[in-house]
Amino acid sequence: MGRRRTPREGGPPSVPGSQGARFFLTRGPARLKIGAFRADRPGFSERWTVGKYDPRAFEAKWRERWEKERTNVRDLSGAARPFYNLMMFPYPSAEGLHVGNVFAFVGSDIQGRYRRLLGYDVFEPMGFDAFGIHSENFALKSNRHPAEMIPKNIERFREDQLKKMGLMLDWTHQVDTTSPEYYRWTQWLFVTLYKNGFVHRSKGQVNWCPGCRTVLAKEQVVDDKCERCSSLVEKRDMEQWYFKTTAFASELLEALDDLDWSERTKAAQRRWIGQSVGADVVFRAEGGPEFTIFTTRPDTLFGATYMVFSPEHPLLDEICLPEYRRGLDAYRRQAAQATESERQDELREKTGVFTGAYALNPVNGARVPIWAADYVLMGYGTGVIMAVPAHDLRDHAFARKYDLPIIQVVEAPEGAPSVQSEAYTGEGRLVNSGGFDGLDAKSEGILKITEWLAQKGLAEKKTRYRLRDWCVSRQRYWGPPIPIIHCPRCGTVPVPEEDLPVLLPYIEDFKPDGSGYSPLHRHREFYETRCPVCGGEAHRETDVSDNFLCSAWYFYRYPSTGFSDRPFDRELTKKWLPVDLYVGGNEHAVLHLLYSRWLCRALHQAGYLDFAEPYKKFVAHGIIVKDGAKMSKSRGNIVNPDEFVREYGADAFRVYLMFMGSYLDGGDFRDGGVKAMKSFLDRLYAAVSPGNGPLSDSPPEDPETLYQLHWTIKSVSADILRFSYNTAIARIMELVNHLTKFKIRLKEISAVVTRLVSPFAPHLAEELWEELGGKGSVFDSGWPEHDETKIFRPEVEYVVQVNGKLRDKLKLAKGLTPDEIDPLVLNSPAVMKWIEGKELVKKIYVPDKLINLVVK
RNA sequence: GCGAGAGUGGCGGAACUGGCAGACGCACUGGCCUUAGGAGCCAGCGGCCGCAAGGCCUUAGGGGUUCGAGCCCCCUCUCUCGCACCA
Repeated sequence: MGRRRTPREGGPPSVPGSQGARFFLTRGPARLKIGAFRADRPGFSERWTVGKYDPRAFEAKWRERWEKERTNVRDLSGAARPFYNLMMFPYPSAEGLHVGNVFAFVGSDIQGRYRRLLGYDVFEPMGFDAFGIHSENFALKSNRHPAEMIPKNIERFREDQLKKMGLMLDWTHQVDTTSPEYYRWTQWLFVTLYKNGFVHRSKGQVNWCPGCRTVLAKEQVVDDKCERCSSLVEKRDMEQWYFKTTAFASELLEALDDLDWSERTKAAQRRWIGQSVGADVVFRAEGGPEFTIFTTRPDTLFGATYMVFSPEHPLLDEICLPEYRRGLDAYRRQAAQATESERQDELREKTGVFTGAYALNPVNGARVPIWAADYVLMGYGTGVIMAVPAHDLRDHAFARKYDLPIIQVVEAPEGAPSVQSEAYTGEGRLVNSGGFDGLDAKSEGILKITEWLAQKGLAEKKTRYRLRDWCVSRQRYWGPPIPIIHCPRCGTVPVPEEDLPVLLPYIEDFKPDGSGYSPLHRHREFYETRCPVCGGEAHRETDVSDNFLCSAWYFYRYPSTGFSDRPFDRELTKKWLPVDLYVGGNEHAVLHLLYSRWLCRALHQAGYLDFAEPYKKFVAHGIIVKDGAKMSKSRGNIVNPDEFVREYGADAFRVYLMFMGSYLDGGDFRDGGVKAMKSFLDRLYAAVSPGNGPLSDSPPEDPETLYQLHWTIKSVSADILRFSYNTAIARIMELVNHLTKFKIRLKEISAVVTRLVSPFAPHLAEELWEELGGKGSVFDSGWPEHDETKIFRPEVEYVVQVNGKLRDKLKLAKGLTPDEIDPLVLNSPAVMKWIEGKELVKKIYVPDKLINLVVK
């Protein structure tokens, strides 16, 4: 805050009222007047009555006018400076809009309104993410039908809540993912991806939620539990539809570098994609089949002293010796019962069984035992590893437990514990590694050993990812039916585009039964159909697609809602996308954002989009807590936005939400805060409204006021851009305090304040703008520009330190040289007191800012 | 366990590149106004000492770098959020 200068220190005089002019005085030798204020009427003690505004009197009026005059509707095809301001659309829950949603939307809306004032054509649409298990589960719980419940919820969200928050939303482009005109195109996407080879149907282990009675994507399993209903997720073998998210693993990873996203979100995506660079190496079971392992440390191959198969590995049946068979089967049963996190808990004691078989190490022919252990996962790599207990913590723990040999192949530094007692995972030179001894393990060994084996056809460089293909099948009712027909003769056939949408039938009995089939499966009129290829009897796919597919493309639809013959218009899409600014919750850092990035890439490759990344900038807002604690139903501390809006108006609520804390980190909601913001808006209104007394047409002249004004414009602009809304509001408060305190009532200033506050309190701003005689909407009036020369001050306040401690402050002319400053500083009594009789060792000058005298 | 972030008055929070710590607001205290005030206005408000001027201390704790550290470095503690046997 170093640049800020307020008249706080020094003046005004403490006994006000008698003088006709006020002087801002400073102390120190260069005592001079820097600003004067002429009071029209004498006396600070005179009561400064505050005119109040009643939000109920005009907030509704402005909302109606915005709607009637289509203030928030842009001509999308004619826009000269498009700015696509996107916020994550809500799921229209029965509980209504959550204060967290409002917080998110308002913060995004401020960006939109600010860009609008800067002259951009801002497109700010809203929609409803209304398909999905969350809606359906709620309907089941409350004994209602989602097809009846959801439209009501949407209506309430839109009419009673969203529209009352003063958001700059263009409702002529809203999207409802459950409407056939929307999900028709969701299905079109499925078909298009299918035709372009991005879809496959595979049998494999899936995450089954017994609560929701459906499979889940890996991303939807959190701590072994269903992210929706918290049931413990089970493993099942089922045939499901998958999207090949892995096809773009490396592209999705690399492109992150160039995205203007927070590092936090990028880091989450990087971790999720989980790149590992290493090699596949072929081993042979003695007297049995070959098998491939993946390792990131081929340099440690000479230290591989046993092999471990995942218990689920099919090759184990062939490899395991008959006399070990019983033990293996028992172990497999035991492993199957363990939950995923039990198995993946690295702290859990490792278990395993010997198969009786041996493998031959390709680097030296060593005979190493083959084990099965559940610390090796079937789902990653090849489901088999080489174990190097000397240099891997997990293998080490296992080797110790089962008394397997530990051979050191990387030299540990002097004094490191023996690899017999502790695995060494650091850098070092290779030892016990045949011809490779002496090479630096990681920088040279990995490459050399891989190349050597590659020449013999036994290894291959390989990069693997933790990312899995996206399982999109859901055995549920409330979603877009997957547009596939199973024909006994033609196989799986996509529904022809002209037959879309495959309508989700209204069925009373939509409860999932756990059979592994969607409830649609029970409805013959849906299930039975004809093959579009051969015309023979066939049946429909009865699974619906994952809700995340609906939300992976909604922002392409917004601009093109007017088109019924295409999902998104090529020209409009070119003009408006990628999204300029996307604001949303970080809880979607890996789910929604990754899926939509992938989909964008797939559509790009298939030729439907000209760009590969959907969002230029993503910003994650923070989370609101209440009185320091997380809001939850059980705590009973849920904030109901409606009550506050009703009592204090949307503007006060908006301003409070933005003021209570950092938008990016979240804030702590206190009930009293909204009222405080209402009273701030009252003061602001009183200070700048002509309804509260005449405003002068003359321009501001007092330098202090000019300084305040222009400094505020500059700060607020910068603060909005960096999402620092709380400080932006604080700056406006300071300006209003200044105007109030000195009873400055100038029309020009009122117009500036009105526009500065408009992104935060749009209704009030429109009202003031009208009172001030402004034409049209304040949002078309342009953002005020600051004049740097008004912020420039010929004098600055120097901080004078002695040995780093503040001893005096001097108001001095700018740009003085050390020689000019010295006498002023050294003659200051406050300074003399501290340097008298001491030796002056050093003088530090920070131009126009600070002098530090170092004495001994 | 690993990774990221954070720890500042009674409270929410400011402090942008190392340069006046505590902006702005809440709460609180005193005063004004008032029949009244859960309204409004004025003033005070980190701690300790002091009538005051002023001084000392203070950004979780300890150490370091620097003329100067809330900010940079090291250690410790606490909290939050991710990820958690991915070979």
